[in-house]
Amino acid sequence: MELAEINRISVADQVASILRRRILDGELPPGTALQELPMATSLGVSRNTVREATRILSLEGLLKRSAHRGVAVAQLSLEDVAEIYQLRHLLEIPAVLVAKMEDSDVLTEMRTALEGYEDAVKGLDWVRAVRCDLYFHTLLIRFHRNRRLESFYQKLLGELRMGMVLVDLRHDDPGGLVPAHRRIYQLLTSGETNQCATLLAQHLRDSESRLTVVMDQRIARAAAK
Amino acid sequence: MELAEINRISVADQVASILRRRILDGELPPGTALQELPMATSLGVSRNTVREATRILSLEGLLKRSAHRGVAVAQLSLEDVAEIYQLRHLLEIPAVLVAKMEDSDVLTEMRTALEGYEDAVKGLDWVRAVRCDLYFHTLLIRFHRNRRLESFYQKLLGELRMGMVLVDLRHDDPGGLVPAHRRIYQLLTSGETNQCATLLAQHLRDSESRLTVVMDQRIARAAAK
DNA sequence: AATTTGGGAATTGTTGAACACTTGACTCTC
DNA sequence: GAGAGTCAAGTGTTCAACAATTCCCAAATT
Repeated sequence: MELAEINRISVADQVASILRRRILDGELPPGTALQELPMATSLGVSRNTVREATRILSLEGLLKRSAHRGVAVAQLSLEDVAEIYQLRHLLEIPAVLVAKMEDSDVLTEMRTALEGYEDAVKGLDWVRAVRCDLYFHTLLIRFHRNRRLESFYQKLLGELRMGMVLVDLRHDDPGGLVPAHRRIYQLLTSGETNQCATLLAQHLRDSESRLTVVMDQRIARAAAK
Repeated sequence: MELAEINRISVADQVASILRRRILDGELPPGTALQELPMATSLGVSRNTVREATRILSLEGLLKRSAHRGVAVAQLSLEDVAEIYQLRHLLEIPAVLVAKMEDSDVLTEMRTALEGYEDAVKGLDWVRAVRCDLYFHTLLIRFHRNRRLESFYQKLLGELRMGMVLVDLRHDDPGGLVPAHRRIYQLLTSGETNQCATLLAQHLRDSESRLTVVMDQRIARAAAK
């Protein structure tokens, strides 16, 4: 009895997934305007379906829609970044503090995420690197064992990722954060949660300042011309 | 130059608001099945618009949609309640810990929420009482000064409220939580945040157990017949 | 009698076309 | 040039149709 894998996902959700991937991979950079009719024809679906998809993504914060003016890929401001990192502190630190060595399911998945990160950096695949980096952090959140929190967090990191992929491509060294991840993982496996928390806090501050610096440059450059 | 108040909200959003209110006020109890065509005609809008509205509400967690089976008002399980209260602890406690006496804007609004709560209890208006109760708590979250957190929290409490309105109507005394609120407010105005945090934690545990007990009864009663 | 097996009805998922309204750019005037 | 009028393009919304799926019920099977 094959019970699954059949195309049980609505077309609108599939369209949303396609767009989400394109946005998160930097294929559609922030600010890109999206028109309904062209998208509909190019994807081979109706305009209504595209509208449903954009509705989904705008509720996720990836698209911004203004009435009668269409939708565009959301653009992360510095305030947004500050807000998101504030939440990362608020949520990730307690996560590692409640982490137990018995959570081996999470730990093993963290190991693969870590290895994926290292591979991506070696292969200069920044998109994948960012994805693995952030996936590692969603795994931290999993220690809370709370589905609602996890999906909220994924949404947050989605917004962040959108801002990161383009930024990190040229101006920064995304591999610089690998050692911190490895150390965090080690401390978790050995159960030294307190030490892990302080390291994580520092890592988050570091990560935030890297992003902020690059965004500042970008904004200054945009204002110059 | 009157610049505002014009009907700048899309019909779909308006429909979503109407449904949201009906759900949160208990007018549409959990489990209620909603059909597209009847809603569309009764609201005087098209089926497509109703679909957009239900899409919004299902992403908010108030409606549950299953493919080809329609949408229904979501039903809170005991696991859901546990999950939501876990998050309330995680978010509200740090909120009062970072609260400053300078946050007078929040504090004054808390005062009005508190008075509204007391009024509602006096007038036996449970729907309003629950609304004021939860509004008081969203104000606590405001100490974080984080819009994303605030909207996430509102979503959480929306789910909770849906479960509360019906439950509290007969089986419990919703006014019993008023004194705790008053005390929390007092401790905040006097800046005794640590003491406030412990009281709040206790209040949350109390609130959760009240809801859980009533839901348990309800489930047992449902299983009996 | 209980269970399976086919139909339909009813409802949702999706499409395509239509029309009203808003916006932004363009032109035209002064 | 600055402002008013014009117009194409695009979104918001509706409507009507059809495909796909589920649900219910009766007939057939065991």
